[in-house]
Amino acid sequence: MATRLYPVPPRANPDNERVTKSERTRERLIEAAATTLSRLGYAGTRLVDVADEAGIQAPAIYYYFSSRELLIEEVVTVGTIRLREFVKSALDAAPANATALERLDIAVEAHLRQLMAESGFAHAVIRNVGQLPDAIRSRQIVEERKYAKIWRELFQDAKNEGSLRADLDPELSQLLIIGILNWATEWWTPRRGSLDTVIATAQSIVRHGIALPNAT
Amino acid sequence: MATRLYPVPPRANPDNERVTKSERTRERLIEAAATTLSRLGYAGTRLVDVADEAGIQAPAIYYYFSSRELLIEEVVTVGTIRLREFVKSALDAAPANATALERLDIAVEAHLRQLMAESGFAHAVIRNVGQLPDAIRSRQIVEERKYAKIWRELFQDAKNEGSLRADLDPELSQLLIIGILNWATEWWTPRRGSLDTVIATAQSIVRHGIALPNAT
DNA sequence: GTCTATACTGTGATAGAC
DNA sequence: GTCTATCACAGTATAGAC
Repeated sequence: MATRLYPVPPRANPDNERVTKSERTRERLIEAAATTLSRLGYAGTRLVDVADEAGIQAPAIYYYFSSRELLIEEVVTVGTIRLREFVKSALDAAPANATALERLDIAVEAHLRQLMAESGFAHAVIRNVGQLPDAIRSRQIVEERKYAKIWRELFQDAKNEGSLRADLDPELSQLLIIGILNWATEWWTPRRGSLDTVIATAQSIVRHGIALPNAT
Repeated sequence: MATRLYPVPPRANPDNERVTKSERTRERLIEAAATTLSRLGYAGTRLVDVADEAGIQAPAIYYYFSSRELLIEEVVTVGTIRLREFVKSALDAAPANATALERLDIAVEAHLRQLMAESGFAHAVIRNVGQLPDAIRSRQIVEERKYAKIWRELFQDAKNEGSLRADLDPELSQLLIIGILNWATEWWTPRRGSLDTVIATAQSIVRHGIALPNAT
């Protein structure tokens, strides 16, 4: 059976108890779909490749998803949700008196970590949003908008605190800055050096890129 | 007939003299392929769509190109060449005593203009390099490497002139910075405001992002 | 739950008329 | 040069055994 969208809350069952074989295969399947999506793109993702990656035969996919489209939709929607939740958790964990720029550092790190290490889902989303068919995109974008709001507010806060340079429009700056992070999906692999270094450099460039020299 | 790779030098015939009907259709065809590539991605680009966009029937494509692969290869290779030539010309036109940071401003503007306004080819390249099949990618990457060298040198020059912040690795900074520009292909359209404003903001973020406060 | 066999559809490519 | 007709194959999806 299939057509059940997002049954398990993102990152549920952290200690792997009471997970049926079916659940595990299903998870392996969307994981495989995410990997394939990242490598071959939306249109290039064939069910045979996904099945291969998951170690099953293609028709077995239909036991879990009633169509290729629904499988891919789950990857991109769950990927977007997990990305947002991850960054939101990181921000929520910040001390109450953290400045906007400090919160921005946190968001930069969380976003990069989720993309590059935590979730193949988020990686797949970033590399494919631009060419999803309307049917899938229209549902994914609902989650994306909620995430975009977090970033918009981060920049607006910086402006309100007077730490954003006066010549910069917060909306436009935010769009340009996120490119630093998202484009990393196109070139970064562990072979290119440690993720920690990439994060530290990105934080430094972002902060100096938009903040007043003496802002904290 | 077909299979003739890059017969006309990029941007040749600026005044449109002595261009045969065949040449014009061929140009319309790769232009159409670039547009389709940007919208639907490498695997999603069907010959029917390209033909539609060019105002002909699909089989007519085979008069100009002996395969879908060769058509797409021409788009991405010529696109990469034109991008490099455009940025190189802009840099060559700079005064001889221009600082590294001034030359960086020029490169940022030229790169963005080529992607967003001058050439649908370059736009298509940026959005598709990541998922090209090896056969195409291996030839395109030859041109890309030559272009990457320009950017690497720009950052190395900044370091040598002492205008790059000391905590930044030039290579890593360059990779992160180019993301600001390339990711714009994912969100910028003329409806989002003037390209001039985007360029000015990008230049400001890049410069402050990597340069010492008092550097010129 | 997962498999093999197979039906169906879409797309790259060729043949040949005009 | 560009078209219509058509072939051949690839890929989604279904049927039904185990």
